[in-house]
Amino acid sequence: MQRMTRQRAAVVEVLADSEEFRTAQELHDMVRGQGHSVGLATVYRTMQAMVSAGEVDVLRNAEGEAMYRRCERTEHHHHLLCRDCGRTEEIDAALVEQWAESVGRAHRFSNIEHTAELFGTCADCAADEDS
Amino acid sequence: MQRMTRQRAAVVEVLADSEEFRTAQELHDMVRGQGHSVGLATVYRTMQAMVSAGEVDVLRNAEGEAMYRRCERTEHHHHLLCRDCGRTEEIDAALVEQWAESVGRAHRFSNIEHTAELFGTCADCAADEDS
DNA sequence: CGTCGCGTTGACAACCATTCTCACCTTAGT
DNA sequence: ACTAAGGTGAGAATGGTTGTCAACGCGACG
Repeated sequence: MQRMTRQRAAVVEVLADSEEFRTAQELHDMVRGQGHSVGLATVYRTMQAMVSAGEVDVLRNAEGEAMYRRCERTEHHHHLLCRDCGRTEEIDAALVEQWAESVGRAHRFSNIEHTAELFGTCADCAADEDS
Repeated sequence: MQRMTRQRAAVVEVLADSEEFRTAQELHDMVRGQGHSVGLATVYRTMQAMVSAGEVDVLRNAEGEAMYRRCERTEHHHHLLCRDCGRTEEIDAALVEQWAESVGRAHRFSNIEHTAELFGTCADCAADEDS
């Protein structure tokens, strides 16, 4: 049974308000910034639960830290992140899915999974750099 | 200046003999298993150097640990890993490169980088599971 | 409403990959 | 060989993440 606790509600709310991928530590800070008191371990536990429930996406940044984000669409999709401001665009890429499948088949691998993320500099940040 | 030391040679050799992606710790064990004495920190340092020299590929496994591998081709490419035996196939995917570029352009992101790895069960391991 | 069972929590320790420190060692150029 | 500068190792430090366990609080049920 999954209970709705004060802490979980606080974490979910912060996550819902955030457009971008956040580390567990950032979420923790944000929750505390809103006056709630929530333990770091609880943030991690909540994220694990939501990830395995498919309600949240995880990805690892270049340093290997886990980052979480509540996505609009629940189906499988990919992301395009701005490496400066963290802005995130969701991308569905039937092309990549097909590619993964066909490459797997060509090498006689079964049960194919894949990761694919894009990183770049968004138009706004590129403009800022010029100035 | 880059010097060739006993330790570095040992690490490079082990890496050359290995077809699969290995964590720094695994490489360390393998080197010591061959009778050489090399510090773990040195393995990490050597890997960093080789990665930034483009001689070695890194990727992060699901747990976020860095894994290293010496690849045949030096150009940018992707991998298909067997999640059971670790076997690795190199894949060049012009398709994915184009996809990354065009998606980036469509969202007006510049300086696009991407990650894309495939995981599956190879034919041999699939056969083993049946038995 | 009150009780009770069990999922949940939090403070803190434990873990573990990775990096840093720093005194000592080795390579490479001459 | 001589020496400067890069390289090394043991261990400590770092930092993200997970485990521990007693105390807590949802919510089902009466």
